[in-house]
Formats: sequence, C-alpha cells, structure tokens
Amino acid sequence: MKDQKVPEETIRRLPRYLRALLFVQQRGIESLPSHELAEYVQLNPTQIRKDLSHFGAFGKRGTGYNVETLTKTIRDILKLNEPQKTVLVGAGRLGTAIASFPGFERYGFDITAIYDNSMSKIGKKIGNTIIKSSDALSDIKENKIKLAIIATPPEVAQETVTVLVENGITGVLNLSSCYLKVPKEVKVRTIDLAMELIMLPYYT
Amino acid sequence: MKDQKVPEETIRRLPRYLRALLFVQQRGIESLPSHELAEYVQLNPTQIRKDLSHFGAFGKRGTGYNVETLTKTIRDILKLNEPQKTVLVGAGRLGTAIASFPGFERYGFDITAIYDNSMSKIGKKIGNTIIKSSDALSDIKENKIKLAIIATPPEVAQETVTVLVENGITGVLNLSSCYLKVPKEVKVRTIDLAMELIMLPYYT
DNA sequence: TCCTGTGAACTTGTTCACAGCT
DNA sequence: AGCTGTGAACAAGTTCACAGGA
Repeated sequence: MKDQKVPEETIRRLPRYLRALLFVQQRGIESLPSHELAEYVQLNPTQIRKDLSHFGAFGKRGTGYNVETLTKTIRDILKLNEPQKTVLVGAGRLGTAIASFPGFERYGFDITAIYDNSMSKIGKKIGNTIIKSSDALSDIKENKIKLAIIATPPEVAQETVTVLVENGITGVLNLSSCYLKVPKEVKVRTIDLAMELIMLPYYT
Repeated sequence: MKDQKVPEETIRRLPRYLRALLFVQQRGIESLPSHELAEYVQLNPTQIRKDLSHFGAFGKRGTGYNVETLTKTIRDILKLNEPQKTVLVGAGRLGTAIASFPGFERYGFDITAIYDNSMSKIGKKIGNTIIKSSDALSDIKENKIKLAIIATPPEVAQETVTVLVENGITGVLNLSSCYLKVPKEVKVRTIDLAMELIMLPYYT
C-alpha cells in the first residue's frame, strides 16, 4: 500500500537496508526474507516489512524479497539512480578523509568540487579533484549542484552554508560542530563526532 | 524529581546541551533560561526542561539555569569529570583526522593509544601518540581502558571489536561501515558517514 | 509450511497547559 | 512578570498477532 506519509525514521533506515543488500548481492544471494535482512541491520523483521510496505508490496510470500528488485527500488526511492553531484567545503584532515572515502562513489555520489579558503591548499589535489578557493563557490549554481558536505571549522560553517544555500544547495551534511540556520526547505544533517563519543561513558 | 528511567533520547541530547553551555560560558554569560538554550540547540524549551528534570530541579524560576552549575551537573551525569581514557584503532585518513580532533580533549577524553596493523604506520606518531601494532591491543586491559573508537576498514572491524571487548572495553564509537556484534552490556554507537549522506537526496 | 503485509495494541517521546516559586 | 517543573494530552514509532498468498 503506497503511502503519502512516510515516517522520517523509515527514510533513515533505508540506506542501511541498501548497504546490507549490496553486501548480500556481492555474495550472489538472490532473495532474502525479512528476518535475514533483519540480522544484517540488527532490527526487528516486522519493522523492515512495515518500512518497505510504505512504498509498495514487493516481497514474495514464502521466499522473501528479490535482492536485485529491492536494491533497485530503494535506490529509486532515495533518488540514487542518477549520479548525485556533491561539493565538499573544507579540506582539512576530516575533509580529506571524506574526499577519499570509497563509500560515497559506490552509492552514486560524485564529489565534483572541493573548496577551502587556505592559500596553502588551493590548487592542490585530493585524488583527482583540485581544491578551489571558497570565493569560487558560486560555481555550484551553474552546475546545478544540490548537495554539499561541510567540513570546515565551526567558526565559518554558518557563513559557508548561507552562501551554499544562496547558490542552490538544498541538502547539507554538516560535520562541523555547530548548528546551522537554514531556510526550512533545506535539509541539514549534522554529525558531530565528539557528541557521539560523549554519550558513551554514561552507559559504562 | 530524580528518575530511575531516563529516556535514551534525553541522553543523546545532553552532549548538545553541554556544547552550547560551554559556548555561552566562554562569552561570560552566567545564567540562561530554557528558551535561550533552546535556540542554540534548535529544540523546544519544554523538551529541555523535561530532560533536565529527570536529574533534579536546578533551574531558578524567573532567571533560568546557572550556566556553571548546569555545566558541572551535565558533566557529572555523563561521567565527564574524570578524564576518560580512550583508544583509537585504525590510523587511516579518518583515524588520523579523529586523533587530531580538538573536540575530544575539550570534553575530557584522552586518546591514550592508537593501533594499526600496517607496518608502514607502526612507530609513527599522530600528535604525541605513537601508533602501535594491533597485536599490542591487550595493553588496554592493564590500563583499565573502557572506551574505543574503531576507524578500521569494515573487513577487520568485527575481529577488532571482539578483541577490544575481551580486553574490557564497554563503549565503542564505530566509524567503520558495518554493524558489530557485541555482548549486550557493551554500548556501540555506529556512524557511517555514507549512510548520512545517502538520506539527503530523498528530501531534495 | 514459510513468509509477507497490515490493523490493532502498545511503547516511547514530545508538546501543551498551568500551578507555583522568585 | 518571568520562568521552572510536571501531569495530562497528544504524536510518533514499534511490536504483536494474524489473515492470506506462494
């Protein structure tokens, strides 16, 4: 049953399903019941069936889900079937790590440009991509790029995102340790690695 | 009113409150009502008051929360007042970025050791910390270290965490792109940066 | 028999509304 | 007047229980 209201949490889990599906696909497995997928993503099988049911009914009773079909479907839902052009701002250690991440390419992301405002970095390359001056950020408007990764120091993150949004960016992965104010039509996902570590001692 | 059952989501938010409090403290602000803290963390003020109320009543009616007291209290709750010894496994680009992160130190984390299994890295330094062979992981038992950050390739992440847990680790920040099987008394927080990016095109 | 898809029950988390302290 | 702390109402998310197709 196709829904109009898909829960946020469902969208958050789809990438994990996709990762697991690519993994089993590599091993040549053709179909997979929900309880096996559940093992890979450490979730309740009912949860998975409910999540998928928001987009249609593509499981086969008795055998589970066809791996290839489901992979294709999730890629479609997440709009991963056409390549997603992405820019990276900030070529410090974290930015450099990100730029050379094998994961992004695999899921259809194409880091088309890297920006930094340090003279010592501008002109150098990470992989095949030249680091450009942050002054050139308006490039992204011409190239109709919608996604950006911010790996700058927090002090400049807000001004960076403001310029990005002015130039048409609508989705941001923010790795700097601060919140960003953006118009509500822009989706920001903030990950501060320190915050994630800080939680752990509480449980020990 | 002191609770025995603190919601998981409350714990997730405490680090963010702490970050905001350190920020306003630097600016010399002494007390802060919930609606101002709410701006910094982009949350509803009621949410903040409810979260804090699980641990006691330390707000002042009319003026809000004393910044210093609240900072101290949250640090206590999160067990951040004694230094938290932490090890890092994996000295690739991401691991290196992590090791030189200024954020961790600020919150009382002390990266006491870095491990990697590549001969070309062993013996080198990141900051002041020498990279040791992964064979030396049992060190952590003698040093009673409870926390670990895993930044290895996913292929070796599971064996790494197994060794870590055998040697007394009870909290893990897992930055490799895979799930880890651990005994239930061990808390694992997995962050896969690719997964976070993948969600964004859906909303654009 | 095995497994999906789904309403209903339940659990968890959030927001409202307001009493009461300073 | 301004703000906290909190029960009650509400919303979101998860799990159960089971009908029904392959």
